[in-house]
Amino acid sequence: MSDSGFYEAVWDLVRQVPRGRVVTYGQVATWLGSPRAARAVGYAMFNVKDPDMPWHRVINAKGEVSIGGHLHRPDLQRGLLEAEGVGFDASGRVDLRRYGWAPQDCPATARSSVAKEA
DNA sequence: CCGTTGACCATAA
DNA sequence: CTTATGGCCAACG
Repeated sequence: MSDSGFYEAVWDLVRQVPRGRVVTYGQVATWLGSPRAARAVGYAMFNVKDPDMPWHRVINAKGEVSIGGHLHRPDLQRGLLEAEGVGFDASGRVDLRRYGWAPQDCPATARSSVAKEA
Protein backbone atom coordinates (compact mmCIF):
# COMPACT_ATOMS: atom_id res chain seq x y z
CA MET A 1 0.00 0.00 0.00
CA SER A 2 0.98 3.57 0.14
CA ASP A 3 1.91 3.41 -3.49
CA SER A 4 0.89 6.89 -4.34
CA GLY A 5 0.44 7.72 -0.69
CA PHE A 6 -2.01 10.48 -1.18
CA TYR A 7 -4.58 8.36 -2.93
CA GLU A 8 -4.37 5.63 -0.37
CA ALA A 9 -4.63 8.17 2.38
CA VAL A 10 -7.74 9.66 0.87
CA TRP A 11 -9.38 6.32 0.32
CA ASP A 12 -8.42 5.20 3.77
CA LEU A 13 -9.99 8.26 5.27
CA VAL A 14 -13.13 7.96 3.20
CA ARG A 15 -13.42 4.36 4.29
CA GLN A 16 -13.39 5.57 7.86
CA VAL A 17 -16.35 7.82 7.33
CA PRO A 18 -19.26 6.36 9.30
CA ARG A 19 -22.63 5.85 7.75
CA GLY A 20 -24.90 8.84 7.73
CA ARG A 21 -22.00 11.26 7.81
CA VAL A 22 -20.29 13.34 5.16
CA VAL A 23 -16.94 15.04 4.69
CA THR A 24 -15.76 17.76 2.37
CA TYR A 25 -12.81 17.51 0.00
CA GLY A 26 -11.15 20.41 1.73
CA GLN A 27 -11.46 18.76 5.10
CA VAL A 28 -10.07 15.48 3.87
CA ALA A 29 -7.18 17.33 2.26
CA THR A 30 -6.57 19.15 5.49
CA TRP A 31 -6.42 15.92 7.45
CA LEU A 32 -3.93 14.62 4.97
CA GLY A 33 -1.70 17.55 5.66
CA SER A 34 -2.60 19.80 2.75
CA PRO A 35 -5.66 21.97 3.30
CA ARG A 36 -5.31 23.22 -0.24
CA ALA A 37 -5.14 19.84 -1.92
CA ALA A 38 -8.88 19.45 -2.19
CA ARG A 39 -8.52 18.91 -5.92
CA ALA A 40 -6.12 16.06 -5.43
CA VAL A 41 -8.69 14.54 -3.12
CA GLY A 42 -11.35 14.72 -5.77
CA TYR A 43 -8.88 13.20 -8.18
CA ALA A 44 -8.40 10.28 -5.88
CA MET A 45 -12.13 9.75 -5.79
CA PHE A 46 -12.20 9.71 -9.55
CA ASN A 47 -9.45 7.10 -9.72
CA VAL A 48 -10.89 4.98 -6.97
CA LYS A 49 -11.34 1.33 -7.86
CA ASP A 50 -12.67 0.02 -4.59
CA PRO A 51 -16.32 -1.05 -4.92
CA ASP A 52 -16.74 -0.44 -1.23
CA MET A 53 -15.49 3.08 -1.43
CA PRO A 54 -18.14 5.34 0.10
CA TRP A 55 -17.18 8.17 -2.23
CA HIS A 56 -20.74 9.36 -1.98
CA ARG A 57 -19.92 10.54 1.53
CA VAL A 58 -17.42 12.99 0.13
CA ILE A 59 -18.91 16.28 -0.96
CA ASN A 60 -17.68 19.79 -1.62
CA ALA A 61 -17.30 22.62 0.88
CA LYS A 62 -20.74 23.94 0.05
CA GLY A 63 -22.28 20.74 1.36
CA GLU A 64 -23.37 19.88 -2.14
CA VAL A 65 -22.62 17.04 -4.45
CA SER A 66 -19.84 18.07 -6.77
CA ILE A 67 -19.91 15.46 -9.46
CA GLY A 68 -22.59 16.93 -11.69
CA GLY A 69 -22.16 15.46 -15.14
CA HIS A 70 -19.73 12.62 -14.80
CA LEU A 71 -19.71 8.86 -14.75
CA HIS A 72 -21.83 8.77 -11.65
CA ARG A 73 -24.85 10.93 -11.27
CA PRO A 74 -25.34 13.36 -8.40
CA ASP A 75 -28.73 11.79 -8.22
CA LEU A 76 -27.11 8.51 -7.24
CA GLN A 77 -24.89 10.07 -4.64
CA ARG A 78 -27.79 11.90 -3.12
CA GLY A 79 -29.85 8.73 -3.05
CA LEU A 80 -27.09 6.90 -1.22
CA LEU A 81 -26.75 9.64 1.33
CA GLU A 82 -30.46 9.85 1.88
CA ALA A 83 -30.48 6.10 2.36
CA GLU A 84 -27.96 6.58 5.14
CA GLY A 85 -30.05 9.14 6.89
CA VAL A 86 -28.48 12.27 5.51
CA GLY A 87 -30.98 15.01 4.93
CA PHE A 88 -30.81 17.31 1.94
CA ASP A 89 -31.80 20.92 1.68
CA ALA A 90 -34.38 22.12 -0.81
CA SER A 91 -31.45 23.27 -2.91
CA GLY A 92 -29.90 19.82 -2.68
CA ARG A 93 -27.43 20.76 0.01
CA VAL A 94 -26.45 18.96 3.18
CA ASP A 95 -26.09 20.43 6.64
CA LEU A 96 -22.39 20.14 7.25
CA ARG A 97 -22.98 21.28 10.81
CA ARG A 98 -25.01 18.18 11.45
CA TYR A 99 -23.70 15.58 9.06
CA GLY A 100 -20.15 16.84 8.74
CA TRP A 101 -17.88 14.21 10.27
CA ALA A 102 -14.27 14.37 11.34
CA PRO A 103 -11.69 11.68 12.12
CA GLN A 104 -10.87 11.14 15.75
CA ASP A 105 -7.16 10.62 15.34
CA CYS A 106 -6.49 13.75 13.43
CA PRO A 107 -4.51 16.69 14.78
CA ALA A 108 -5.88 19.13 12.27
CA THR A 109 -9.34 18.29 13.49
CA ALA A 110 -8.92 20.64 16.40
CA ARG A 111 -11.34 23.37 15.45
CA SER A 112 -13.24 25.46 17.88
CA SER A 113 -16.53 24.45 16.52
CA VAL A 114 -18.92 21.77 17.64
CA ALA A 115 -20.59 21.94 20.98
CA LYS A 116 -22.78 24.72 19.78
CA GLU A 117 -25.12 23.26 17.27
CA ALA A 118 -28.78 23.17 17.96
C1' DC B 1 11.60 18.39 -15.31
C1' DC B 2 7.54 20.54 -17.70
C1' DG B 3 2.85 20.81 -19.11
C1' DT B 4 -1.90 19.26 -18.57
C1' DT B 5 -5.80 18.05 -16.02
C1' DG B 6 -9.23 17.55 -12.30
C1' DA B 7 -15.58 14.92 -8.45
C1' DC B 8 -11.86 22.02 -5.28
C1' DC B 9 -11.83 26.54 -2.47
C1' DA B 10 -11.93 31.36 -1.67
C1' DT B 11 -12.54 35.99 -3.01
C1' DA B 12 -14.12 39.75 -5.93
C1' DA B 13 -17.30 42.11 -9.11
C1' DC C 1 -27.84 34.85 -7.06
C1' DT C 2 -24.04 34.08 -11.07
C1' DT C 3 -19.66 34.75 -13.34
C1' DA C 4 -14.65 35.39 -13.39
C1' DT C 5 -9.90 34.89 -11.53
C1' DG C 6 -6.18 33.05 -8.81
C1' DG C 7 -4.17 29.57 -6.16
C1' DC C 8 -2.89 25.28 -4.49
C1' DC C 9 -2.00 20.35 -4.66
C1' DA C 10 -1.07 15.74 -6.69
C1' DA C 11 -0.78 12.23 -10.44
C1' DC C 12 0.41 11.18 -15.35
C1' DG C 13 2.72 11.45 -20.18
